[in-house]
Amino acid sequence: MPKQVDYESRRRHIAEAVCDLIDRHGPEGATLRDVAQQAGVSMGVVQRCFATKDEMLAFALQRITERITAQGQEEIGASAAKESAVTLLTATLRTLALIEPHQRRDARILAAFTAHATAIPSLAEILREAHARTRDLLAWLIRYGQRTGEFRDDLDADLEAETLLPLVEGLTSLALLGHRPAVPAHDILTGRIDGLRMRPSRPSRPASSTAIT
Amino acid sequence: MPKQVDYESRRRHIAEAVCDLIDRHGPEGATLRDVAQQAGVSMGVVQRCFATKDEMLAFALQRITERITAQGQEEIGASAAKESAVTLLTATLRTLALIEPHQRRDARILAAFTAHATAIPSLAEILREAHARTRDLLAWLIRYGQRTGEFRDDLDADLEAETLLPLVEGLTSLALLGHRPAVPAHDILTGRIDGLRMRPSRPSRPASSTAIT
DNA sequence: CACTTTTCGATGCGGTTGCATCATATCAGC
DNA sequence: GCTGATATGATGCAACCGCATCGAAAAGTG
Repeated sequence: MPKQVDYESRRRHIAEAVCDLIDRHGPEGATLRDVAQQAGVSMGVVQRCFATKDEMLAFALQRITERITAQGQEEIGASAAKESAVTLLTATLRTLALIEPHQRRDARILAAFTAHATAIPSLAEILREAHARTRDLLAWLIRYGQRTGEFRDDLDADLEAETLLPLVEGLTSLALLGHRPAVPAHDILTGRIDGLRMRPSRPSRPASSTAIT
Repeated sequence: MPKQVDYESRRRHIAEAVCDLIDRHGPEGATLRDVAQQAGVSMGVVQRCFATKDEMLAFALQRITERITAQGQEEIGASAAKESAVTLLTATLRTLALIEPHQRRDARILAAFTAHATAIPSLAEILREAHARTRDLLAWLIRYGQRTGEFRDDLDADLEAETLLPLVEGLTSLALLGHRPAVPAHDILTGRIDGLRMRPSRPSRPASSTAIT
């Protein structure tokens, strides 16, 4: 028997190189040659791990979407019982919106894949699943807040989650483009969350924002 | 003096071909050769009209963003005095969200440009301007509704507009990917608009949606 | 140690890309 | 009707693309 190789870990390693290149050189940066070089392997290895380039891209996309959803889940699992639903939802939305500087990489990669997915159905399917997961996560959080009495129980959690999803998605792409919002993204999110709360104090300006970071 | 050519109209004609190709064959479809063929001209003409490919793309993007903002403005200008602010805002948001089948073209083109813009600053600037225009338009509509007494006057119009912008942006990209929402996009928009109204009836389910279309 | 099976990395191939070049066609002014 | 500036479109070019091929290297087994 010949050399034994852990293909799965190698695929992950290559996928990481794919993401690096898309991040640094845009959607077109992920050529087979450059990916191989970035991963520190030969082109032949890349071709052995993935039958085609599209398969490679699909694998990388699957990984990054799972990682992002996992980050959202982490936010909850780590502190579900201790924190309030409001704090939890705020933190989760901030994480998912990919607006922090250290999340620019993920944001750029997702934008590239989104555009590509308009032409490659398999990529679109992966993104649809990711969005459905995110929406279900948000709906769960809202229902959780309704159980704890923090959120109004006359709300349709599905409708609210389905509203937060595109909001988060839009915040990502706007932040990525360097959009200069008239109001900080954090205030946008807290403003929306305030609308869900049991006793809406409805400040015309959220006063809490000045105390953050 | 030699032949006289209306360069501006020719640039517009070529830009239209660029959009057609991006729409039909994805972000990579806009090669110089294919653009020339689609426009029914030779490659030399395209090269004379635009010094570089990026300049061609920038021109096309400028055109399409201006067209979309104009569509939003039209919605208002045509019926500003007659319609209520609620109706006006609803129609404008639907137009801007690019969720109708006949708007898939614009949505696809914008998605492609958004991804490209992460690597090409000049494109990002054009998109930033477009988003700023859209936000200002929404803010104006909200203030208009406040003047007519339809919207709560304790709202921060800028905050609300800055919230609607990413919402609309996210709806576009979700619709483009074929996301199957648990709740129709129209209900999401009307749900948000209801939150702006003076007398929030707050139905857990918007009853109005069944009567539409 | 020799053998077999898998991996490796380099090279080749057809095709395409954006851009440069250049002979030819086309028209306004004399 | 000539002239010369401009527009045109075909062709060339170097680089790059994804993918296929193949000899050489490697490693577990008899």
